[in-house]
Amino acid sequence: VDRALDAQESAAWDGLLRTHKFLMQLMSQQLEAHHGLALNSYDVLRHLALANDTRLIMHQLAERVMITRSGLSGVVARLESDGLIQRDPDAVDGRGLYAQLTPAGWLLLRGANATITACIRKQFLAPLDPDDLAASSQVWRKLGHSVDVRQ
Amino acid sequence: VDRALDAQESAAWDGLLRTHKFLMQLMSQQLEAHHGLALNSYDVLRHLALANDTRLIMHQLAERVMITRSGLSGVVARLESDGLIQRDPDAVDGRGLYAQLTPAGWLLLRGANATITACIRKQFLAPLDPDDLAASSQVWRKLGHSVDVRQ
DNA sequence: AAAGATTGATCTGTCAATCTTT
DNA sequence: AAAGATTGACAGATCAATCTTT
Repeated sequence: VDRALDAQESAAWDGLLRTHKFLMQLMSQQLEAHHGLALNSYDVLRHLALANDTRLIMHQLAERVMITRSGLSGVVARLESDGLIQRDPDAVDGRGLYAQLTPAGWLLLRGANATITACIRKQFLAPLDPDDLAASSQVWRKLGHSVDVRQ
Repeated sequence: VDRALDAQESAAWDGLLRTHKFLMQLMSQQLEAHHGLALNSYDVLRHLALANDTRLIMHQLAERVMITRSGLSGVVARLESDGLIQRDPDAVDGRGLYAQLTPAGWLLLRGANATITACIRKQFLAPLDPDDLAASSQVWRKLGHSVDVRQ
């Protein structure tokens, strides 16, 4: 079926696009201004901190951040030269490289988390009531793009 | 308040991020493969087609597509050299430039719309029931980032 | 050969500075 | 001076090709 979207459908879809773009731009600006950190770099630090071991093989990290492996190589190289991340070869499989936060990385992430959390609360969560949140979660669950957390 | 997000809050937020990224990547690939068109270029064509006059001053167009004016200059220049858009000076205010679709632009947009609509229906609308759609729309409305349609 | 990771080429966007018209 | 638009330098991402280890 390829007939045009009706008003309801269009609203549901367009809202996703606009809300996402607005919030990403705002967060980007705030992260850059307060911490000198790009949004995707923040996401890399965040996923490392959330990982079981607080470390991840590069391609696992790429999958969670949802950028390509080669893209991640560049991001991590910059973060490493900034002293926020270190890379160590996998002792078991010599092809793999573990990325993990340095102490400086943990420190910066703490501050960045505060900035981002405040932003999410103010711009996204505050206007919504618990029913809205539950409905949203249900929608995302039905769409089924949640990350696979197995390691 | 800057305490960490709870599970419900986190699910509502993270789902937005993941769903958006997944769908954007899919649409990007399909548009590129079937029509040789980048996603943001498609969005430019689409907003021109939707505009009252089927034409817009550059900065109005930039606002709707949600990219910077300078970014838009590049996109439109490429689209113009591809023969999909033409730019004409505003007869009233010589500073302004109207962008509008060429016949080739209309034709390409028709095909691209079919691709994108099919993608939205299959990946986004199909798994959701009318209540989900209504709830989503309500969420976006409360967040209030909808475009200002006044011309 | 296959898998992990990186590099180089290219594309697309932002930012700061500039040009033109009002 | 202010507003509209563009340009040039640069940041960040993808893709194809390459290098290393298994």
